[in-house]
Amino acid sequence: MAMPETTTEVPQDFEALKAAILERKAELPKRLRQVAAYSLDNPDEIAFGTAASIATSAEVQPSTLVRFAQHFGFEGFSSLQQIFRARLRERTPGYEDRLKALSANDHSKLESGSIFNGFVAAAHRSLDNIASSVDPEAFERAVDILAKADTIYLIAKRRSYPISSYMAYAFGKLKVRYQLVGTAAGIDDDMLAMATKNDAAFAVSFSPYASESAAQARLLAERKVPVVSLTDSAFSPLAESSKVWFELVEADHAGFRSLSASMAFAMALTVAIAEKRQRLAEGDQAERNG
Amino acid sequence: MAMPETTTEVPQDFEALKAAILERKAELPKRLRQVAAYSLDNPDEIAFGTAASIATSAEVQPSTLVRFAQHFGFEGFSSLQQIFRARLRERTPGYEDRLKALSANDHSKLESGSIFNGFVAAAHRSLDNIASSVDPEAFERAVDILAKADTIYLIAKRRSYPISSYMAYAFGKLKVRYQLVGTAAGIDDDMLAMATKNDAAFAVSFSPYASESAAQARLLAERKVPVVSLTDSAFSPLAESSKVWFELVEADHAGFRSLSASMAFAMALTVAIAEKRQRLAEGDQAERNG
DNA sequence: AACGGCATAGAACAGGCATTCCATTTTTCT
DNA sequence: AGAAAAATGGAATGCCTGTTCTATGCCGTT
Repeated sequence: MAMPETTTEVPQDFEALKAAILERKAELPKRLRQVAAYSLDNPDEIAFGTAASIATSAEVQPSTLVRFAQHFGFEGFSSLQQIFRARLRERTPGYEDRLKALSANDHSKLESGSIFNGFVAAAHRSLDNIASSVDPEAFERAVDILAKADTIYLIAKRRSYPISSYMAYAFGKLKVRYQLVGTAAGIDDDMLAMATKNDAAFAVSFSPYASESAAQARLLAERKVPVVSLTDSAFSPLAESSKVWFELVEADHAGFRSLSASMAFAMALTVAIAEKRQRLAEGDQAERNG
Repeated sequence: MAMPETTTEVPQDFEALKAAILERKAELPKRLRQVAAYSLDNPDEIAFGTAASIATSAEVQPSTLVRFAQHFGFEGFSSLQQIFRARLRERTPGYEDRLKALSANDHSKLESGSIFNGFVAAAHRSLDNIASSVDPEAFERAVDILAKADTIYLIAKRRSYPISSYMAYAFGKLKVRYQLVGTAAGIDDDMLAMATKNDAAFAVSFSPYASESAAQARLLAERKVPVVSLTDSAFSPLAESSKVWFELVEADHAGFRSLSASMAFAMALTVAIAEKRQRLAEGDQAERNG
């Protein structure tokens, strides 16, 4: 007999399938592993797509999908797809059900759970807060200033530094020229000395304010470099040096503030700038051609 | 022309379709009303079934389904089906709408406003997602491992770097000994060479994975240094080197992901670790005194 | 009671689907 | 280094799909 007496059971639900895939992923050949990764990362695509469309999206041949399904004991791709569909069927979507799901994972029963819940809740509150406190016109102006800048100087220290370092990463990907200010103390001022009024700066500082950041912002403002800033109080020393500034108070949990809302804000600003830049560039090009 | 000048708009989402069906239900002919009732009672069937299977189930002819779809302005049954599928695709229908409803500040009027709204909504979704996908027991174990560590090594590159830099800031304030790995390339490995099994590491890596991070995590795992990791796929190379790992998929807006949920997670972990350390330290002290 | 118009059923059709098969490449073992 | 085995890509295939079309049934109107 070629067949082993007891074959591994064919997974009957998504969880079992996921477990099976993770267990066997190491021993899978290249393309099948590719499908394995895709299927766990894009389960919805598998549920709704056709074999052809999924194959294209996962950069595989349709036949590979069939083989993949058969490797896990299914008759063909279609029967594997049923698992992915059932997953969506069972999950009752909607707001109320999501809350139930949240309490099903009741973190608060365990010691650290309430901390986790607390920070998630605080982040939600922070997001609600910026949605209503950020003035859309101010946002538009900020985007405008920064999109027109030659080089964007990112000023942030300590608690704000993760925000600017993320923006730096994103700007790099988006091909927007920037300078990250806030690393080695000595170099910073030399860097800023090169800024002209064709550049712009984005400064972030939360209480307790790093005096350096405020000083650097003031320095730039004096030299007519437009400054946009993000801070947590109207009394922030940054405000007076800034053409546009945003007040963003992160909700706290037990006195600790995360940066969830600031991150969302930073990302929105970054992408909005990049998008506007592209539009400006296209306009220039059209002008030159016309 | 027989066509009326302004036809009723074709419903673009499930809510609109539902409203349209309910509104016109009374004036529909018998079989079409039958389909209307069936479609609202068994939306999942419509989403996944074929025209033939649905027709059988609803005791109608397939052609009736097509006519039904056309009555509501769709080109055919297939395009109507898309609405039912989209309903299941969007995990959280509602945040966008909630934000629109919150339109004391109507961001969507201005160009960049929709970008802003989009990122806030995506952040909300991400937070819902971690709340239900992070296993509280795993979280507890992670806290345990990291709280007992002598020094916590923070491994993160590129897009993940802001997370670890924030944790570094917080650990500094909380007097938790740490080493931030991921700055100058040469030094990193020397740093890691000093790690012992009394230490622990927290690694963060999102797709596309920085191969360095995975290699460093593996190195540590081989030397019995316990590793906790945060990643966005079960296929992350980090997973296999880790004692505990978390899968956290940030929702995206227009293809860009922010770090809002990761930040909330990181902060929760950081504070939970610090808190547990304090308790452990108090226990030690009590032991010595008693 | 007979007509006219619309809704319906069911067959026919073309296109797209999942699947299979085989030639080729890649990997593994000798 | 060579041979055997496994994995892969890509075209061929037959089935099943959504849609269209036409004959029939139904109902309200005159």
